[in-house]
Amino acid sequence: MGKLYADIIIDISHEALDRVFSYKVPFSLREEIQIGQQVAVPFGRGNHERKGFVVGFSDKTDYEEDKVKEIIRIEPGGVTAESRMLNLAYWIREHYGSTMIQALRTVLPVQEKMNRKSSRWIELKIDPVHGPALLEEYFGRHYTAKARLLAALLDQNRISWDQASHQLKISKSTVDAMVREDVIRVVTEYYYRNPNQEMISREAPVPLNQEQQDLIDEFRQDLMREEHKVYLLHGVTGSGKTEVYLAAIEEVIKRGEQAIVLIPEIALTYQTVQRFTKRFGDRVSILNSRLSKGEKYDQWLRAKQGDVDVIIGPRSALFVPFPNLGLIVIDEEHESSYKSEQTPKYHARETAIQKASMEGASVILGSATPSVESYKNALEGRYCLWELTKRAQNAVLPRVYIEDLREELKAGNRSIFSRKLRQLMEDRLAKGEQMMLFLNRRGYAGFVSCRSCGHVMECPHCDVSMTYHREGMLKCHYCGYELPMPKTCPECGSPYIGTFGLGTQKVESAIYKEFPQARVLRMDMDTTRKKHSYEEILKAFSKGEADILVGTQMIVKGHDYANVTLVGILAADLSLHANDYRAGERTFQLLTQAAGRAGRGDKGGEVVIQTYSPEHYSIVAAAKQDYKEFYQQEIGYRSLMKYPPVWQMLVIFFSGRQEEEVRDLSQKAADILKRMEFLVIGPGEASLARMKDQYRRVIYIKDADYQNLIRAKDEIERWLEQQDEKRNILVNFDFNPMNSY
DNA sequence: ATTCTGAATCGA
DNA sequence: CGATTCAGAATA
Repeated sequence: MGKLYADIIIDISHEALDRVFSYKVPFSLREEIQIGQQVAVPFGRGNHERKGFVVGFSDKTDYEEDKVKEIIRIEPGGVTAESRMLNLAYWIREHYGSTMIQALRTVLPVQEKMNRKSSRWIELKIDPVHGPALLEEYFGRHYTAKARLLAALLDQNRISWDQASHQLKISKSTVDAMVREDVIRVVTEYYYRNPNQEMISREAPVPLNQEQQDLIDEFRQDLMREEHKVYLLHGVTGSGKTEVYLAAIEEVIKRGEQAIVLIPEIALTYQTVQRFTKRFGDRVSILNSRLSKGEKYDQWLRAKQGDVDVIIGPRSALFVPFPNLGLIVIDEEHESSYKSEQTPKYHARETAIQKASMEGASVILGSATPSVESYKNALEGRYCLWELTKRAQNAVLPRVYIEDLREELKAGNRSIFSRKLRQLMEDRLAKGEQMMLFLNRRGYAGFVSCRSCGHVMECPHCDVSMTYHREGMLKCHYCGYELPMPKTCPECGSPYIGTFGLGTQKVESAIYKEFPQARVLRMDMDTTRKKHSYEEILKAFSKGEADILVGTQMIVKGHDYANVTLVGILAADLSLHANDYRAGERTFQLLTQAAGRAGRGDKGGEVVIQTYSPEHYSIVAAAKQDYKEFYQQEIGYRSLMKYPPVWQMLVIFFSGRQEEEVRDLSQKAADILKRMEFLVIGPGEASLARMKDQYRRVIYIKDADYQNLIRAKDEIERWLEQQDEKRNILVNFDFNPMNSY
């Protein structure tokens, strides 16, 4: 690609101008100019000189040759925070497939906040004594707008710009004219929002144990050698990962560098944040979704000016512009919330690693149940593996029972509680101890299983469970394979075959029926719709206002309850048979975490896992809290089926109002990809085949090399440009998806 | 955001 | 008719 023309973003802070403009690159600048640089360009009818960012190059331009202006010069001043962010945006665009504008919006969350931090006022410049005379003159000439403004100014002395334009309907041209006449002047005042930071008493660090200390020593040595690595901190629940983060941040701050700490939004609670503020005081800043846009912008500015050393926040905190970034910590790195759901569908972990390598910073990924991706990278030496094996304090692993639901049915137990769970629940109710019942139902989409033998209907081509459709058909969402719904189980011939469905309400009413004396709190989408009800329910439970907390995966995150001595997982299979390749991993993570909720106090705890597939490796390994065993099995499955991280996968998602058009376009795209010799699966219906009258279809492509998938995406995008249907059909790309389609 | 354009409005 | 005002479009 030559550098005859450059794509320039003029000013990303204003929505209306948030687009790319094409400029000629003068011959003298062709060698020097680079993406991410700031340049001066003539802009607008007055050819006013403005600053812009170079975001791309091309050999030709879509505009008339004589309309295209030339770049004036490259701005000196080296790499600013903004242009470093720009480079990151460029990488995001390349890596995840989006337009440059979309990538920039992700990386530079500025937009309208620019004009919020200042307020403009109009003041009278002439002596008020001459006011009435001038007012008379304006009226005489029927300058009504000018007269309105002058009258208001004589009355109030100064008027805010907003008031003038909205209430008095004064246009900018009127103001300009009066400024030229030296009647008024415009004053811009800057003000700062101070989100009232409470006073925090700092606490001395907890001394590290030997294991933790060894890791920090290693970290310090790497820093001294200026080696910036990615560390995967694998530590069981309660092994003190946060202490390691804190000590590592301390090391980085000593060098005059700053740190970003990413935490899943759901875990971003007062307790979590407090551990950081107690250590680093007001050098810590928190970004969360409850801050207003203006407050977020101020935090952004504080970071840029070097007023804080540590920023804590969800995914988006990654884009805080520290002058001298030294470390990025990602807690619970396996969490799917680190992947953006909007285009660009970037993964915060991968993006953090890229950002760190661009800025010479280290990365610490922490988890009790690392993602298969990260663990593979660690085993193969791309990441440095850190393990914490000792539990802090004297906490012991809970005792885990796996209950086979097939046996329950054989024994004539039709309740949703197994005999073991029922017995333990009675015991806890009698003792006045608390319990949590966990319903694991994310990604659940109507799979079909046998209540007698536990056999699950799976696609013979994809090894994922098939989904029941109303027309009495079973479908595979990866390849579209169809099968009529069997009347009896093909495995054991039992007629007890059907879709599996269990909701939290059903659980709640079952408890009332079987344990009328129990006090129950339920937490799910219905009960937490109100804003703070989530925290209120948890608070009520921790105060002992209920014996049993029933909920979905929300209840397994964070929060320790000393009095909880029993955790029941009612149907571990629900997430195991979700129709995507991460089902096994997600099940292992959820079960491990749920089990970790039991017995965090000194009483010790018990966990009951109810399942139809007690022999499945995800369940067996979770019961033993054995990550390595799980990993070996899982990576074998991924490798065999050519799933990430062994292979790479790209999802192309089509949605549109006309079913025929969607079907047609996706089929043509698949044909093109097949001709390029990609391993193409589909197009098939999305698991939600129609949503809001939009028909949805997906294509999956797999390849050993990520770069090839990017090539595929580019090819499809170029081809789409020439298709007429593209106006009616939305096409989305998602690399190595975290959600099922 | 800023500038420019063209249509609408007002008083003569 | 001219001066002025105002809303909308374009910016490469």
